[in-house]
Amino acid sequence: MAEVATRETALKEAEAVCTRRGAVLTPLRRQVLELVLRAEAPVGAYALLDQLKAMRPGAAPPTVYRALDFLLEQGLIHKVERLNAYIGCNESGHGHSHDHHHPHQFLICRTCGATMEIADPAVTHAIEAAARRVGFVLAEATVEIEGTCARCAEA
Amino acid sequence: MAEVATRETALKEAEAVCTRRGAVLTPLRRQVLELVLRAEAPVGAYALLDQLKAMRPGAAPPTVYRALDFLLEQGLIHKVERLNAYIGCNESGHGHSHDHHHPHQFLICRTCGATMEIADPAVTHAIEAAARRVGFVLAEATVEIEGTCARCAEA
DNA sequence: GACCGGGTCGGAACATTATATCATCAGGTC
DNA sequence: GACCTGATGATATAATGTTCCGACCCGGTC
Ligand SMILES: [Zn+2]
Ligand SMILES: [Zn+2]
Ligand SMILES: [Zn+2]
Ligand SMILES: [Zn+2]
Repeated sequence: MAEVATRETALKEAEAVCTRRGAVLTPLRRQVLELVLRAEAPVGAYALLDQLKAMRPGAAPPTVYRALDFLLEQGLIHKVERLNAYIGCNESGHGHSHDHHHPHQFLICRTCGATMEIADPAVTHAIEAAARRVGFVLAEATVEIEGTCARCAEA
Repeated sequence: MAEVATRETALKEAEAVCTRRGAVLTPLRRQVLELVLRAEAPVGAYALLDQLKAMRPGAAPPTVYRALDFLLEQGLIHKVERLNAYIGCNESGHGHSHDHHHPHQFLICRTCGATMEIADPAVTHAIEAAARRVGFVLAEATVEIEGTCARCAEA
C-alpha cells in the first residue's frame, strides 16, 4: 500500500518538527498520531481510546486527550468541529511545513465521510478582509464545508 | 431598552415566518427562542434548560433539544460549533428574510464572548469556488472566525 | 360517535464528548 | 540528596446530545 509509506514519512517528519522545536514526540503521542493518520476519515477521541487500549491497557480519556492536545498544539493534527473528530494535517499541496496553526478549510462528504483539507488563498483572504472590515482581530478561522464529494456525486 | 423592542419584533416575525410555511411556533418553542434572543452571547442547551425549568418544572434535555432542532430547521437560530452554543439569526443587515439555511459567518470574540453574524458575499463566493474546483457539491458551510472584537481590541 | 394519523410534549434512561484532580515517575539542576 | 519540571497513571465527574416509550391533542374519515 502506498499509504503506509506516506504514513511513515509523515511520522518521521513529525518527529523532526518536534525536535526542531524542543518538543518531544513520546511513544504515546506517536502512537496516537499514527492511529489518527491510519484512519480513513476523521476519528473521535473515544474511537482512538478503544484502539489505544489494545496496546496500553491502562489508557483512559485523559491519556488520549492529552496526546491530542499536544498534537493539535504542534499543528500535526486538526480538529473537525462539526464531527467532534480529529484528522492528520495534510501539509502537502500547500507549502506550510507544519506551522503551528496554518489557515485551512475542510470539505466533509456527508455520504462517505471522507474529509479533505485544502488551503485556498482566496478563502483565507476573503475571511481576513471581512474581519478587518469590522475591526475584528483574527486569531484563527474554522471553515468546514459540508456536501457531497466528487466520487459520491458522480455515482 | 431598545433590545426589548427588537426582540419583540423578531418574535413577531418568527411567528409570521412559521405560519407562512405551515409550521407552528408553539408556546414552548417561542419561549426557547425568546431565551436565545435574550442572551447577550451564544447560549448552551443546558443553560437554556436551567432557565426553562423555572417556567416549566418538567423540562428535560429533550425538551430543549427538540425546540432547538425546530428553530434551527426554520432558520430562526444558528448553532455555533466551536462553542456548542446557539444564537439567534440576525437577518437584518443581509437581506435574507429567514431563508431556511442561508450562508453566514460568525466572528467570535475570545475576550468578551460577543458573537457577530455576518454574510459576506466574497467569503461565500470564495468558498463556493473552492468547492467547485475539486468537484465538491456544497450543501452548507460553517465559518467561525475567532479573535478579538473591535471593542476589546482598542482597550 | 368511533377510528386513525400526524405532530407535539413529558419523562426516564442512556450515549458521547471532554475535564478536573491527585498520585506517580523519570530526568535534569543545584 | 533535595528540588523542580514535564509526562503519564488512575479515578471521578462534568458537559453535551440522543433514544425510546407513552400520553395527549387535533384534524380528518368512515
Ligand atoms: Zn493542516
Ligand atoms: Zn463521498
Ligand atoms: Zn442567520
Ligand atoms: Zn470582545
